[in-house]
Amino acid sequence: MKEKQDAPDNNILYRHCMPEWRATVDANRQLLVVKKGQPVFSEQDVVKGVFFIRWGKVKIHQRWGNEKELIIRFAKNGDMIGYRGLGKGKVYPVSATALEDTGLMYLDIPFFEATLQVNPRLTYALMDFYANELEATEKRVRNMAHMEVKGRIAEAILMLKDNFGVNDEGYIDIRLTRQDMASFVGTTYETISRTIGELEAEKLIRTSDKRFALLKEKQLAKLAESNVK
Amino acid sequence: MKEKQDAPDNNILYRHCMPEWRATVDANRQLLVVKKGQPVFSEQDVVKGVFFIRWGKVKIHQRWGNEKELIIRFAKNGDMIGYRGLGKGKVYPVSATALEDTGLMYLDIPFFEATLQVNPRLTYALMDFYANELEATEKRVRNMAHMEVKGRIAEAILMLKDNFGVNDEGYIDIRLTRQDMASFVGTTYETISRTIGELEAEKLIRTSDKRFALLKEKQLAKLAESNVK
DNA sequence: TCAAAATTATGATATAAATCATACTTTTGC
DNA sequence: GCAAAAGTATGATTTATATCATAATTTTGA
Repeated sequence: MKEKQDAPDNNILYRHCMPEWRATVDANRQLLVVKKGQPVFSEQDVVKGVFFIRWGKVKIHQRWGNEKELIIRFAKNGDMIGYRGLGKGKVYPVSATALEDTGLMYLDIPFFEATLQVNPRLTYALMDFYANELEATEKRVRNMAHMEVKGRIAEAILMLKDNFGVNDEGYIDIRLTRQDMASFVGTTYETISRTIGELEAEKLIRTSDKRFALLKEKQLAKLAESNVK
Repeated sequence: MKEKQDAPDNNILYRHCMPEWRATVDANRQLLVVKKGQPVFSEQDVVKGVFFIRWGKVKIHQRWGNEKELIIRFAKNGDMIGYRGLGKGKVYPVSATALEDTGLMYLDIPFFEATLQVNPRLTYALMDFYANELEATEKRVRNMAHMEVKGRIAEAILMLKDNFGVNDEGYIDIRLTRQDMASFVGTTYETISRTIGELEAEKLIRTSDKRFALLKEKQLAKLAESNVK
């Protein structure tokens, strides 16, 4: 039921899979569940396979020294994680941690790369995916360089909405601590706390239970556009 | 002669091209020269083709408002610029400007995508290229978030060295104004001026004629690693 | 279920870097 | 070759945000 809603097998691999190959994938995949707060993989782990999220949510992040962390991106059902091109790097440069209980499917690298070999359409789709991710990440660099924290927070909230959608009460469908928000925006949790407070006082957003709801999306978007250093 | 040194046709396309297709590429390509300071293409231009640099150097950059600029990356002979996945976006999200007189070859999008269709190995190589670029750009986001300006400058200089190499006198083979350096690092030209001055006073680098030379590469690398906000 | 741990809000203070300002130097284009 | 434009160095001032500190609230797990 849950799985039905989440369309657990609607990922880039199955979407570009020839029907006759699908059974082979099914025979080679492993399913697993990772509990909230537990790692899917960690920085410096040897890369042995690739994961597709079936349900749940994961953060992809990187530590710096002991305290500083940066969240690279969030991933949800349908997303692929842990693949970064040919075997070049043998260890993950990032960690993946479940934000809630998460179901995944796993394919080992040899099988996945064999699949790429026999399926140019999949390779093409992956190329397009990475090209688009690259563009989004370049935009993030630009935002980091030229936007103030408040604008970056506004942008982050809008991005979360696009990415995760909203539930019946209007709340964006992901729960995030202030610290996770800070690690995503590139600031401290104190600054997040204060600035979220401001945005609430200005009636642009509402928050509850670690969730955000947009009250004035247009104004928030305007803030994100005009908030230049 | 110049062209010989620069290996103008050593790009990802030719490297993954079947011999029998190469002549077709040659027949479809256009060669052009862009003068220093002139645009190869500009933000919002309609995307009609893709460029490969044969010799010279180009910056890929993005304006913000009127004054702020961010340099996304630098490109040199062999690099492909202007392609960002399938036709999705019909306009360039970035500009490309020649940093010195630059020779390019141009292929129109229909021909280039036809080439991708008949050549899965090229698609595969492109996918790998974007995946690696993505990883490098994610590192830049992290640096922006967690490193101070001085460390980011150190990192930028080391990156330039890897990318462009050094000449006989030990200078990195690219000339950059303080403003371009600032736009790349994500700071102001005044801060670049001051900080470069510091690095010189500390005898970590030398500069001349808009070029940098490394004096103590290890110390500079250590600075880049430890310089956390 | 309750104590410990994690998270959040909010104030006070410190600081890196932006901004403003000026003089000097180098490059460009006619 | 020279005047105008672009680029550079350096000082003074301001400001956004990090850091430090404390108390209140929520979550977790034994």
